[in-house]
Amino acid sequence: MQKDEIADILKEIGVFLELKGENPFKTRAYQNGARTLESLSEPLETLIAEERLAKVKGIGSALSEKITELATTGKLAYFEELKASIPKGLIDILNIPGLGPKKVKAVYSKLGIDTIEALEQACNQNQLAELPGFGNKTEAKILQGIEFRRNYASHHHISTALNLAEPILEQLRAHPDIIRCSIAGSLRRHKEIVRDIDFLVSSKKPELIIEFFTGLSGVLNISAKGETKASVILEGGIQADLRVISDAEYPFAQAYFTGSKEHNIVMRQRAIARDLRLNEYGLFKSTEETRDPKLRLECKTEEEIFAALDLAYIPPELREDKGEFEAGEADKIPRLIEWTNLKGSLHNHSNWSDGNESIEEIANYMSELGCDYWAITDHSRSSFQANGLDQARLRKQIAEIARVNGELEAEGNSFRLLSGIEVDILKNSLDFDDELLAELDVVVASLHVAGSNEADNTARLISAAENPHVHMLAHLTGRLLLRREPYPIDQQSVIDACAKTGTWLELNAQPYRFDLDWRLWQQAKDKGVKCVINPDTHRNEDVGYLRLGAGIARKGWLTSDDVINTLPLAKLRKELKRKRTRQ
DNA sequence: GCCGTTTTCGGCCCGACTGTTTTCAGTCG
Repeated sequence: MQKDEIADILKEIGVFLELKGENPFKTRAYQNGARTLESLSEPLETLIAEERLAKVKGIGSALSEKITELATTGKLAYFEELKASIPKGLIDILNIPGLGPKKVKAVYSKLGIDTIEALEQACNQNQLAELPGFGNKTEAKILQGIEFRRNYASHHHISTALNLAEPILEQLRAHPDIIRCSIAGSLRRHKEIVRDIDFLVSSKKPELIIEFFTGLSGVLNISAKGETKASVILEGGIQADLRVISDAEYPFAQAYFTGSKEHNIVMRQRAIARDLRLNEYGLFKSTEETRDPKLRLECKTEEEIFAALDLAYIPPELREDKGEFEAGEADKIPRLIEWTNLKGSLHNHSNWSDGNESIEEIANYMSELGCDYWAITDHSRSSFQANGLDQARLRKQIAEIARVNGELEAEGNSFRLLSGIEVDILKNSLDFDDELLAELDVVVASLHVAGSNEADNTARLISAAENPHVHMLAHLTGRLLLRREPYPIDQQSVIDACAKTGTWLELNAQPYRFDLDWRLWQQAKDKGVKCVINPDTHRNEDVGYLRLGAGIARKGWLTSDDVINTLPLAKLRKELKRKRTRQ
């Protein structure tokens, strides 16, 4: 078994032990052990073979034995027994916001509740409020959490959907009987949350394609299978639909199935205004419902359909009926940012806080990938849970970054690391004083612990923006898509404050954040606020989030000029100095 | 469970916030 899988099991053991009410330090020892394992600088096999595993700081004799058992046999008796002793439903319950191990343990041991359903019933009957430490508000909060989960049970992050859809699209592309194929629906429009995956194919042999699609290896279940249409359930319970049409119909079907519904309504209205009729089969010279090919206008691509309706091409991301028609008529659709325009990232973590790799490993990886620069912005001291850096460690880190940059320079490599911090916005101040912040290349400020008072939260963010050393505010609302609501924040006021102070706003590219929301970017842009697309990496492969973040930026109508980290290093450095020197 | 030692047990353990308390426990980042 590989070390990352082993680390996941250690973390799971930690969770189980918490539920059992074990000594919290023991629980933490498993979490620490998992983290240590993930960021080992030597191969695990070597450490095991040379019997040096127990000498690694954070791994003692007990963890060493368990890790060795997992690495060599792929199993761990202790883990299996532990897992069997805990009802599966308790883990689900633990995922409800506001319920931690202590409370879960209390409802289980005192009321025998081990499923979400039983929990909901107990809340509705006010049984929970009877327990010590519980009250009416706790019950209401739990019910709200259950409702939230239920509403989003069939919703998925775009990253999940793309990871499933792209390999399938590749296989469709390679099929000899497929002429054209594409993803459609909300996934093509790059919505942050999707309900299903839509595929569209043109072919002369639809029945063969339907067979091929329903027989793909990732298909768990076939829910519908007709002559030109099939629906299947993929891993993770996500539904995928396939439509097969003729190649002449393809562009019309592509436009129709990409949506959005609101966008399509306006498109059809535009057709009617021109004595035409638009549906998924074509654009027809008729005002009657028809599929007659003789009446169909010849359009080989979506571009030609838009042109027939006197519109410039509208990229899928903009098809939300949020201004694209006015822009399309005036030929003012902006040239949207491409993810390949991005030159680096300004918000990332290393193993000095809660990241996975060393500073040197990050530099090598990002440099080889072709980035120009990469900022190391670990957590500050108040983010204790994330091993945040205090003043002394931060100064050491600045020196380490300078050392690595020195080596890069000696090698003639133009890639550079930037020193930085993700500084916590505390209640009445930032986690570090200005003197220290001034020593860093990049300062990212984040609200990690927000209150329930909108005015207070907003004031904290605005005061961070007013600090001349703070370059940008990160993940503004703290939302976790499908998991947690945003903190109450007056985003308009914060955007205004950023505009006034020259502070940038992050578009956090983690697929469960995408924060600031794409719906607000046009407004931020109009006020002159610049965007920074940051993957907030905790491990090197998270760099892939840049592409997803750029997709969300496109949805927010942003161009390369609106995004700071499209700048090459020299220009970026100038911009980083700008706020600190302005009046 | 790990660490470190005046070497086998005691310390590890931030800080804000909420909701339940009437002085604090649980949760979260």
